[in-house]
Amino acid sequence: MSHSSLKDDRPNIIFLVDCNSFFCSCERLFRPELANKPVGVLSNNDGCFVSRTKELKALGVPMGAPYFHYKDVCIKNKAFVFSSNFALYANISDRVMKTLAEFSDELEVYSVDEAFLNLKGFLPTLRFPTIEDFAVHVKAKVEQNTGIPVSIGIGPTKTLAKVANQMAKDNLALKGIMSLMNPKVRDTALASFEIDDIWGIGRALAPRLRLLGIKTAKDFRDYSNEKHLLKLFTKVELYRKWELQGISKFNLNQTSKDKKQIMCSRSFGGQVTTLDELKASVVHHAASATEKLRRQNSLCRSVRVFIRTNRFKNTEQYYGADEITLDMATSDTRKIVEACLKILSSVFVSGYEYKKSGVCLSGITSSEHSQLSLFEKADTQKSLNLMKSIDLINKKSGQETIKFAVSATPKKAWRMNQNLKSPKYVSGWLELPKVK
DNA sequence: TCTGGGGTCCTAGGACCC
DNA sequence: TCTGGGGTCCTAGGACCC
Repeated sequence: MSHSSLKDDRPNIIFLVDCNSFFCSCERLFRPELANKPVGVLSNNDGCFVSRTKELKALGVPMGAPYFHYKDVCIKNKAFVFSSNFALYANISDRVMKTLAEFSDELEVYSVDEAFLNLKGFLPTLRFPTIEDFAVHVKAKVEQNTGIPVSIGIGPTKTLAKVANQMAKDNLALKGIMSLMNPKVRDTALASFEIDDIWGIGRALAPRLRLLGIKTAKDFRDYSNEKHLLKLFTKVELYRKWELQGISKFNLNQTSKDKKQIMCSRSFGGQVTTLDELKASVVHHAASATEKLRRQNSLCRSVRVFIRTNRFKNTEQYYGADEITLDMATSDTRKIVEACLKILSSVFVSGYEYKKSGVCLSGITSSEHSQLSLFEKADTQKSLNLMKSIDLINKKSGQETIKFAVSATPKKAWRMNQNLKSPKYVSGWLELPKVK
């Protein structure tokens, strides 16, 4: 539509489509025998559970729980536990989103496993007499195209769609679809919806709302003293309340914006005590962060590095971090690496057992209008071409085909553990599934 | 033995300016 | 007793999300 468009006054009909136990569902795609079995996917380093099927939840494994606490339970109950395979999940996610895009021009990919769609203007037909019928169709289509089961919440605002989605997941009788478009249905639903479960109300805000006597979503929606709310909270919480009333305050973000901050960090797989090993890990992170920076055609001016000991260990802790502001915004890995190594040397203290390192780029601007400095030259065409070539080779031939010498240490204690990884079904030529 | 890795937005308060 | 009054910009920290 051209920008001379008339204002579209049709009321929003927001779908929140959420993939059920997404990472686990991805693993199940290639292992059909895992259907109806407890499945879990672990965070990097096989640390904690980040995705659980309902069968695994039923065994009492909480979200975010450390794997080693529940290893015995998993073994005893023959649960299938996987290291995370993010390349696979990203690929499947793309397919889900592409399918969803068929149903509306207004789509926001909210996260790897969630999307908002605006179905404003939906008209009942013989085939789809109600919006719920249409949702059934969307759900079936996604499952047919991708094999991923989804739940759909429907509401006049994003916040209400979120509430509906939660209900759809919690109540099996709803078969994965819940609409809060009807005000009467909404009243009943919100009255039994805990304040803590509202999107945007977290651990800290919920108790403070409870102090005001606000226990349910309905209490919040109907709380009349907005001035008081504003005094105690921010405008975001006020908007949240309006959204529960059915007034849209959060629009769908359809264009993915450039990141304002790019962070790469990892916990180490083994024991790391030496500066050399830390250097290797930090250079590695610097290279990946800068590659992401180039991918969005940006430059950065601020570089931050941190290293830390294991915060769960009952030993003396150390956290070292510092930031350098460059004279000149850059996307040249060599300059970023140089800055990182400078910071690392200044914050490194020997005698500690380190558990994690990270690099964070900020002060990010588009490479089109970079500020010139009197003191340092901008990235030359030559350096830009070099970086482009490296990115291309690494893309074609696999990550880290070309890397910086310092990150190629013989000892690799800093590399993470992934002992339970599924094959690269869709992202690596060598591990494509075999048809029997 | 073993506890993830990203992001965003908002506000308060300090520095600094005229 | 009582010490101008705005502004802007930046940062740290806190809150949230997946």
